[in-house]
Amino acid sequence: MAKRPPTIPDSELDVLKVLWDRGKGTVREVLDTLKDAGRQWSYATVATLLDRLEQKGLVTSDRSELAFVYTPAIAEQEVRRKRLDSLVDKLYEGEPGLLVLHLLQQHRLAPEHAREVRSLLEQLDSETDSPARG
Amino acid sequence: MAKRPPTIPDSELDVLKVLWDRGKGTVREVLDTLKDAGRQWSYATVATLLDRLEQKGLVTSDRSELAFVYTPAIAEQEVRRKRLDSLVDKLYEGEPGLLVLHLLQQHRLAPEHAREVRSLLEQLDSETDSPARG
DNA sequence: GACCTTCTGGGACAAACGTCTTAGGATACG
DNA sequence: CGTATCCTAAGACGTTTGTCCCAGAAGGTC
Repeated sequence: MAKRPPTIPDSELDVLKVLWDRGKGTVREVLDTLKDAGRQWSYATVATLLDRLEQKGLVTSDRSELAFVYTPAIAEQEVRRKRLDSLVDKLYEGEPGLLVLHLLQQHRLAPEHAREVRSLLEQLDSETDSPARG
Repeated sequence: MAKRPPTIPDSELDVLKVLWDRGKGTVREVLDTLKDAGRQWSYATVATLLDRLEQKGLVTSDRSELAFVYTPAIAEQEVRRKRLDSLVDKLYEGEPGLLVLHLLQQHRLAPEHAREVRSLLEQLDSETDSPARG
């Protein structure tokens, strides 16, 4: 009975990303953007993907114009969060730390990211150190 | 022409994880393990999944016994790496740092992981700072 | 040798994905 | 009005995923 949350296959995600970037867009606009990015899809393919996304409630469409204008109904953060959590669950025993370690061992961070990460950790660390919280 | 790398759907991954844990196993053993973990699959389902994994070259089977014994042919690390890289590519603009930041803002690490992460960062940091190597 | 039990092999089948075709409505323009 | 253009609706179609059934081989038991 529990209808499971809508999945977002790769191709739909590509379309959604364009909408996140642009804020909104018609089939044609999305298609052109994707074409610039190297994706060789037909118009109909993009239309289908947008339609499927709408059926899943992940985008909405404004139908007052000639061409429907689609707008994301889910935030990129949200999708990121879900994917990330699911990855942690599925492959890192639910331990975010394992994932981070794995990543750091594998990839060198951009310096400014490294800095931010360090300062974030210090911050969290000090919170944890001082037991002054319930 | 380029045959793309085999995908690992969720259900196959569940089976593979059992093999990683146990080192190897028969259909029945995997089934029982999954049953203990709450997965209610039929014997045939597990057999099919193992079969598909074998076709993809992700597990091998020893057929000298009555029941085939399956062994992973791909390491967990490898799968982790691929999934992680793909997530970074798809949702974090190819910037591992963004993913890490996102994760840290969202989840509190287990203390020992936090410690490890910090020391790893320091290490990387010093390497970057002192160009005295090569 | 007849009978279980346990396997494998070979489908089966619906749902989801990836991609495109075609038909037909609305708009634009001479 | 006639025609070219752009759009949506509908659905086609092959592949992958998720899940299972069944027939028949191999081995154990009395």
